[in-house]
Amino acid sequence: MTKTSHPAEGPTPKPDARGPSIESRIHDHYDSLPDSERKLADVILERAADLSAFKASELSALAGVSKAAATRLFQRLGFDGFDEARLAARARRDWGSPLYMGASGSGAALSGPATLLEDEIDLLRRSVRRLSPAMIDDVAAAMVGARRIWLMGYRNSRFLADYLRWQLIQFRGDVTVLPGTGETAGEYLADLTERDILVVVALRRRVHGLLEVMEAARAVGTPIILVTDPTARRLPALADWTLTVETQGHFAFDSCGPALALCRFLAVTALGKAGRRGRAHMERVERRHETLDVFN
Amino acid sequence: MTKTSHPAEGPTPKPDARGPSIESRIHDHYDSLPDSERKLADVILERAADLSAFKASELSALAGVSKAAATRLFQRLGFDGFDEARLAARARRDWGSPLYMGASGSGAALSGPATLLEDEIDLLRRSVRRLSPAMIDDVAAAMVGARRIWLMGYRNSRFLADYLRWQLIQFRGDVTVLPGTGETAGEYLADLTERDILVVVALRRRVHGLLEVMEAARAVGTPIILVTDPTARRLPALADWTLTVETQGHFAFDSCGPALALCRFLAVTALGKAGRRGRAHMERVERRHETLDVFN
DNA sequence: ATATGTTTGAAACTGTAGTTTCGGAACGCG
DNA sequence: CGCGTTCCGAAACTACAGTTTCAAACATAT
Repeated sequence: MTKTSHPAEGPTPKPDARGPSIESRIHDHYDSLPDSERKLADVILERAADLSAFKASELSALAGVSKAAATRLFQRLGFDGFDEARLAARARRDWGSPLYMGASGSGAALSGPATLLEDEIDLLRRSVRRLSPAMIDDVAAAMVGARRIWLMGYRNSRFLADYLRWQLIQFRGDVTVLPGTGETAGEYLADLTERDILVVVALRRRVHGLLEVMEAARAVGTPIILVTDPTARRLPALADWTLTVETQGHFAFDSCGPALALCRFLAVTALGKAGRRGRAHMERVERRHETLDVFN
Repeated sequence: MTKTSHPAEGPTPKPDARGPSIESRIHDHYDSLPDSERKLADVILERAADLSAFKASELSALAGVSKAAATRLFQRLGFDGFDEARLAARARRDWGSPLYMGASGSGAALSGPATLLEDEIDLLRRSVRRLSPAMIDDVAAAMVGARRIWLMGYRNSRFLADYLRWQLIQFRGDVTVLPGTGETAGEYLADLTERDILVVVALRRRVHGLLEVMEAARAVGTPIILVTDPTARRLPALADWTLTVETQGHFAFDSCGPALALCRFLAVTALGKAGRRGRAHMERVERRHETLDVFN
């Protein structure tokens, strides 16, 4: 056999590993970058997150600058040349395989997805299977049509209620999360009417008291939307619509990802239904923000 | 002088997209592959799942065969040449990164949740590509070791700070989100020390004032962890660690999903590092919950 | 044995990716 | 206005990636 001595086994073919990531290097130099190199940096940050899949000439073409600019940029960032940067990018991109599961006790690790990424994706997929577009449509319509929207959620679910409110107030008013800090839900109950709508977010580890509020709302005829997970038992009976998402993955903490995605989808759909009026509201907010110069 | 302003518009920059994936092509031909090409195929399947990050010569070196074999393989698989295969691999991986989201509202909402699902998954994938496991490890360790954890975030980012706090207090104390309602961050700055750690969540639509707080923290030597999106410009220079996630999908509202997943991942990793002490804390909390009978 | 057909890597070949050089353009400043 | 400085891209240059050629090595048949 010929096989002289093969190249396959370099002693340590993975040369580098450490050193700041490309992104942080860019950020470090960003202010002092000349125009053409900054254009390149923007392209890398925004469009070509995975440097290793590109050639330098592609990047410069995308940025509309010369190849020379690319060479200069990578040298300025502390690389020997483009190829070294490419290698570094590749070495760095692997939160893939070896992640052990959460520490909570033991098991879990047996059958589940190997990475947190897969776990999240899996939960999303399974959640979508539980949802029907038609129901989402109805719910969004109800939210657009309501005189006032009340949101409720404890613990974990509180963030989701806040998030949903944040999205909704982009294009309509009268959206309230209850209870505010230091208040109890009871204080609001008197305000509910049948032209309002109540959105209850109740993910795992539900708290006592939800039932009572929902019963009270039902008594005055306020439609109820319930966002919960498959472990809910008695709550759905009280709701007019129930949207169920998965939360339990194979890692230590539950995931709110699917619930968050659902909220986003509700908001997007509702925005569509809000039509001209909603967009007008949105533009008004936008304009005010600009004049106040709130952002950087 | 030729065109100074010509940039990104190639006539058809997106070459192809479809056609069987590289893997399935390999499997189709696998049995009929000659030795050297099979070695290459194995390398691709096992070690270089992401073809677009490699050069043909690297592959042949890894497989211990000649470059000629590589050329032959890719032609046999139905590609015009290696470069076409590389492009195909890349196109397949980020179908749809740079696309603009539908005009604020209507358009995109039509298609069912399946597309929003794809959007979320795509954002997750792209975000993961920006993160390095090593840095997450470091950050988690820093959070476990800190005397006290301060969290900060405005607007959208506020929910994330709250969520992260919620996860962290499962296994350790002294985790504070600032500013509380009605307070300004300034009131807390005096308490920062170099044994603390500051986590700043600053997704799109950042608010003025972050810079000042970060500068103040930096002045007293408090390490800073920054969670942000690719559009951040000046902030990363002030942070000790910067974790970047994608937020802009094809729909009207930004997605916090990837940021949330990152928070969960940080929490899971930190929990692992907290070891026995962290678990003890967790059990203590658990026991108290049981005795109080808070849940249903 | 000779004939026919594969498979293979070395080496020649070619194109193009990445670097370097260089002159010009743009800005700053006395 | 001159004189530096910095930034830029065209073009020359170099190196190497990917292709092609070719003859040796091996297989199988006749």
